[in-house]
Amino acid sequence: MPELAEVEYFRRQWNAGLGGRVREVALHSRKRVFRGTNTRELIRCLTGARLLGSIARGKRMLFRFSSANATPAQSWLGIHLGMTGRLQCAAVEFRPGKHDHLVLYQRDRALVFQDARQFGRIQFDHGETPPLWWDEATPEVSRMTRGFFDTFLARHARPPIKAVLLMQSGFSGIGNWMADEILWRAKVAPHKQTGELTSSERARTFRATRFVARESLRIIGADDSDLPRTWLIHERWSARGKCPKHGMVLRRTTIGGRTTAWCATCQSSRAKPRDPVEVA
DNA sequence: CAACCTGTTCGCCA
DNA sequence: ATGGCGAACAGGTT
Repeated sequence: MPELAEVEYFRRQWNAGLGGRVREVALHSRKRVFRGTNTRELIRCLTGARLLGSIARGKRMLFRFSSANATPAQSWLGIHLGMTGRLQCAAVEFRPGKHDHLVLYQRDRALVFQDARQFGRIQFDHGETPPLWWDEATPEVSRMTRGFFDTFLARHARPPIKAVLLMQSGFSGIGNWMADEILWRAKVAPHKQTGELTSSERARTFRATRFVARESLRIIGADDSDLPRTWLIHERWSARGKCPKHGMVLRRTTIGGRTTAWCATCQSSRAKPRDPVEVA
């Protein structure tokens, strides 16, 4: 699930534990999700600490905890959900299954991180200020400026536009379904070289990027509601998916190493019949 | 049984 | 040196 809006939804799942003290930490320390992380330190610092707050940026989340056990500083838990990660709030009797790699037990609940495929990652740090790995350089995609957008596209003129939309250093939080949704709305062919986009295609892609980010955050981020039936997302999963506009079967290709669904009619790289035509 | 998958990173090659 | 591509990661689902 986890792209921008799903990440925000999962972040909120742990809100029930805000202000609560962690009584016990249970984790699978040798699992890949903890690569590079000192799990012994994580357990020592989080046991007895209160969950004070959290933020999400793109596909990453940062949870802040109070000091505990005579440790002087705050603690920071970074979570990336990868492909199959999820957060949930469970009853205090919760017993971890084989994919529940981290569980924070509070008095009245259990905060659970689950990730079957383990492309996700958990990081930990202890200190007064946010850790170095919590990089805030990339702007929120929902508030991206046209200037940043144009500069980023100009710097990556060679690859297809779909691949550029997937680059987290520019489009933080955009994943495979969002990139397809944006290009379908912008009427831009996903395989078109970024440097070849016309100025109106760039303008439409910029507007569609902010629209898809804001609307999905508003609708999915709040309570995981379904997006309107008019969105491409509902059709792009199956090989029989159809364009929501006129029912044409979507084409499927691999771009930037990812499955890409698009409408050959809406997103033609040639001039569309209704576009102004130059006359000799 | 084989192919596919909402993500990132690394090694190789241009 | 930089940029881009495919493979690898691990396991569930179709």
